[in-house]
Amino acid sequence: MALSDLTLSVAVEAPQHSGLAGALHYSSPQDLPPGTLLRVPLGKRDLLGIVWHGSASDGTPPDGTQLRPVGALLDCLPPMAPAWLALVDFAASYYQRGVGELALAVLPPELRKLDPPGLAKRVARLLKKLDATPLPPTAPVQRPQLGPEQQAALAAFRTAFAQAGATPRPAPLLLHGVTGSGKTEVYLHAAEDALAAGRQALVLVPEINLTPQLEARFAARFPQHRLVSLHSGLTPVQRLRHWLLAHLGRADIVLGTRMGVFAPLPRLGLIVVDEEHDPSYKQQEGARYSARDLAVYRGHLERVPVILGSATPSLETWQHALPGPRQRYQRLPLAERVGGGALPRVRLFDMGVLPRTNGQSPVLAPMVVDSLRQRIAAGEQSLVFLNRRGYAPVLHCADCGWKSGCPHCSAWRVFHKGERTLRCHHCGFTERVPRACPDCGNLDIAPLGRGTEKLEEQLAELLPGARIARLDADTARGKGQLEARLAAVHAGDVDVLVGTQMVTKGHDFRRITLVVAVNPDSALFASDFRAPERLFALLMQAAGRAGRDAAQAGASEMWVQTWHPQHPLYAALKTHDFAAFAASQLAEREAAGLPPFSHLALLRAESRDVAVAQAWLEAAAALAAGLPGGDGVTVYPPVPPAVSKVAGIERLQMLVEAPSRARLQQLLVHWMPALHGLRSRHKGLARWAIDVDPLAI
DNA sequence: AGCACGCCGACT
DNA sequence: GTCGGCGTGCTC
Repeated sequence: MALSDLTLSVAVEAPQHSGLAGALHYSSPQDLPPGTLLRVPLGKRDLLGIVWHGSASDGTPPDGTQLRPVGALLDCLPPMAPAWLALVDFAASYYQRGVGELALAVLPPELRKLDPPGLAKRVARLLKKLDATPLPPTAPVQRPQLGPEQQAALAAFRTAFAQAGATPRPAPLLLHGVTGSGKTEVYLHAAEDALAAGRQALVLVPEINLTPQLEARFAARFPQHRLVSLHSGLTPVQRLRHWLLAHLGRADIVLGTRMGVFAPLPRLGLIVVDEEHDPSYKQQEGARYSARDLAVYRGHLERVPVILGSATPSLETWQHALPGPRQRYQRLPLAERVGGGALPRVRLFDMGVLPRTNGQSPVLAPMVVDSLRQRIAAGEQSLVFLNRRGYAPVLHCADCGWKSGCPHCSAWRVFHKGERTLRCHHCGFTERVPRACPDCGNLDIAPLGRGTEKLEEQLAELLPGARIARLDADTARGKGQLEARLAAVHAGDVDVLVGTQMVTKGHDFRRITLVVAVNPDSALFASDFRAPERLFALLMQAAGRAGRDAAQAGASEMWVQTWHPQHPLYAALKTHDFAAFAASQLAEREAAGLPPFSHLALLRAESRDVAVAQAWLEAAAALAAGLPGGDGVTVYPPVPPAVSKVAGIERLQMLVEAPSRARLQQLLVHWMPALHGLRSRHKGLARWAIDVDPLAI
């Protein structure tokens, strides 16, 4: 290294357990601004890197050894903005992952493969194509009149938008609106303001399924602005293209799933997180970040308004929006449905009153079947919802007690009647369904319980002549299948739509007047403390599918079949009273010291041998006890998750509970490096990982 | 994670 | 005698 050369820290994709946690150090003849994209050597490989803290190096460069020089610069692109670097830096430290690992994971994979000439060619071609296809001339766009609540919400956004960039920074806005109350219209108006001010709008949605319809709505409203989407359903080349358009400031609207929160946006002016409560916002592998929480952080960083929208906000968000000295979010209620539509009447059916035949209760209560018949006769549509796909969750031999367990997992293999298979939903292991019991040869093996496939079959028997369609992960698998089925519903070619929670999300079914929840009880008594919150959200969302057309709304209803009709969750559901439900849940959480009144992390360990995972977690717990921040933090004993073995690997997890985020972070910052060192002394440990703010425990 | 180097079995 | 099994170890 020449004397005049500078030391740069560069984020590269170096896996965490390699011990190369922070940014790496390289020499460079010239100073390069942070965010510069370049190629750097690592071992024998040539990798994409990002100049991190510039010449003021963070971390400790290895001493004694000569630093290797940086490689070629990808200088046809502007460097990543300081705010983007700060967001990634924060996320990496908060979720305990290496900056390089996270930074490179949130860039389009295609970018990692390109050398400077290759990238320059792509960019030039993209810009040429862009100039060759100008946006259509501005046409007058119809904008619906906003209702009074929507206007109030928009006014609050405008105040926040006007304050953006100033101090104090605008508080995040919680748009609390029932389904059909016109949240999207508020997003559109807010985006219109941002775009008119020359800014970019970032809109996040929970699932890819929901992007096409929202994309269509934004595209129709803003024909004079370029819109791109960012989600994992894109081809690698599309994803690179969309990312480049965002980064180059050539796209004005970016619509994405959770990965979208990391979209580089030089003129960011607004962030919308639609259905902010949705668990899909939490990444479940690698860096387990919450895109919702990072969106709030990004809004704070870039001094830009954030709108969180939901009919059933997460309790974390809700608590921040409660009036009082600790209120951090502004709550904007939308209680009225657009066009005066009413929420469906919720009716509970006590399944306990039904007689059983052969020990089994009927699928649907006679009263519910009557309701379905009436709706069909009236030419209206119904939605029957059961959160379990397949024909039956397990096959059972009544003679010897055999059950269709998965040989690789601690789970049952699900009977899929249509494809004649037993399939494990955890590891994918699939076999043809046996003709006879594999243990005793008994020919009479029977399905136990039911999934959507069986429900569809039983509905066909109960409702002869009815046009029934099923929508779940199995029927939506083929390309275009989901779209085709939804189109059939919209066209009125379906009388009864059967499905898993997939049918409850977002789809604007105008002609559905009856929703039936077949058996939602199991979540009431699940060990996961968030199960009631999720169930309430799911049922509210399902209820919201009905009565969107004001003409029929008055008569729309939702049946909930339950063995626990007196449960308080259902009482709150009957009155559509989210506030009451949230208050009771928050009281329970506070009494139990659970989030949002405490902060959690989950340390997971995986091994072929449970004893190895157990020993490692116990050693980890012992280590935590002696660390700064360790006092006042509770480390619970290791326990297996609901499905303890997957694909032959045993899993254990250990809950860490801290009174505050700061205390948790203080422990983690010391604990993580120690855990890396601990690994070598435990042979046979397959994997370990920390999940900060876990959703399910 | 890649991709080395490194020390023991069946092949042109 | 080599080609190659994947066991440990390193990468600014």
